[in-house]
Amino acid sequence: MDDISSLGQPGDSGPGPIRRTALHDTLVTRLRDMIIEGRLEPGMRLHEGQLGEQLGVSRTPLREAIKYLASEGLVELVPSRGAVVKRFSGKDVQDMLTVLRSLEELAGRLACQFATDADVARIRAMHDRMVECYQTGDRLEYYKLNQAIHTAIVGLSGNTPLVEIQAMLQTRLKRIRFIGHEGPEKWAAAVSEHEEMIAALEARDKDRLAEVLGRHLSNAWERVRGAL
Amino acid sequence: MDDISSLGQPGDSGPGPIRRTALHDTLVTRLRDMIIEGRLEPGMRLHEGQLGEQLGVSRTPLREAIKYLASEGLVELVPSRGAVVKRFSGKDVQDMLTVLRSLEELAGRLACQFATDADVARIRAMHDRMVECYQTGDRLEYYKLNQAIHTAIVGLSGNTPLVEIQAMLQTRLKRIRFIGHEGPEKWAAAVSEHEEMIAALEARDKDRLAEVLGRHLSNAWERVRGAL
DNA sequence: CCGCTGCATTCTGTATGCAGCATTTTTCGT
DNA sequence: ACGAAAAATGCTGCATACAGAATGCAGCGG
Repeated sequence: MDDISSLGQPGDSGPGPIRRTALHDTLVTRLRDMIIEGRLEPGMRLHEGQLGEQLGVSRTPLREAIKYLASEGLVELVPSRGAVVKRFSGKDVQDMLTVLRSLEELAGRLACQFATDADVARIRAMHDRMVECYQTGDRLEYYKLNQAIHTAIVGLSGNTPLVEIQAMLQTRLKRIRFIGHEGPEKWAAAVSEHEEMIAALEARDKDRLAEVLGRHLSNAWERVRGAL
Repeated sequence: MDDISSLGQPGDSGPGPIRRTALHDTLVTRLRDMIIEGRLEPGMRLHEGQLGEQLGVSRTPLREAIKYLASEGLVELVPSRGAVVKRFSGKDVQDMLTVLRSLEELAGRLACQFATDADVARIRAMHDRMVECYQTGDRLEYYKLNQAIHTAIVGLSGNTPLVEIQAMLQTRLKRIRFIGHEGPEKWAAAVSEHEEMIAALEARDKDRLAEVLGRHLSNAWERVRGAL
């Protein structure tokens, strides 16, 4: 029972215009998650008939979702042979991290410039919760908060394209990081770097924040390289 | 007669595997060009029926192409109301240029590291031709070579994601730059900056190249701001 | 025994049909 | 005459049907 109706798409409680989600849009999210979680492995073909039946939808919206993901870079379109889940080489991951580093350095500088005290406090709170997860060993929640913090800092830049591109790269890397289980000492180092980040942000020290973010992402490569 | 068959897709003469292009893929390129050239103005709705008839294709591949362009950020999907050509505000353009600046600075540094003499010579040749176009006043060809040089430098970084993202941002900005006709003095400054860029690349001086590229793209905002 | 050719099956690519929503126009009530 | 409700129209969204390409297999020839 993997029907699309089992998708957690709550009925939009709360005020405001009711959400009117199109099926192809739902499928984009759905397929993305399946790829990130590894249920659709790299190199695997996306069989329209089978996949559509499995999800309980016809091929048309499914194909549209696949085209969307192709533009996102998660799947590759092979003419007359359908779509396959893109496989990222070690170099690809390294290159993405290089770009991500540059972008987050930029975002950090902008964030220092534009962040309100409330913004900073919000991120500090997330950080504290993340440290808690670190201490209790809750890797999944730690991982989520970690990503959320990075996303939040980039969000503070107020630069929409920057936010979108960072999100895209994070998505592509999610699957790798999802696997990559770093050792305790590296984990500790990562937490320490995060602590520095927050401190720099609170001090609105943009050079220091950029430096720490850069270092953090350089180290990220070391942390995930094991999971080619 | 605006049929899709009028698209310049020659019959792939010459050896090698014959090109097998899918219709939706052709449409992506086609629609992208139409948006860049302004034949599809920002805010304009992409009417599936009408547009499909105009291009001589059915709605299905057209819809797939639209989804692809939506992921690229050129069109916006409005539930139950189709797709509209995305309109970029001044801030959007400024933000995109900010990101582009950061990316090209990075690319410049990498290019200095990896470029062979032949690569540099190729770019120098493009630059010389561009200067010719400047002197003869051939704006269109100048514009194309200008973009090609930037793309080529980014290509020398050897970083595929970087290349893709830069290409995406360039595409979004193309329409704006397509309009933006700078005055003679600014044009001269732009050419001068390009001269510096090539010199820095030939000297493999990555800091200088990054600095010039950064300056060049900061000025780019001044050059296009007139064409909101 | 190995390789090639032709056929059958399966899947992709495209077109069309149908239902639901949005918008506009018309009509009715005040 | 003005406003509101209701019908009508046009479009999107999804499903299905059909055509063409790719793959696998069987049969045939070397």
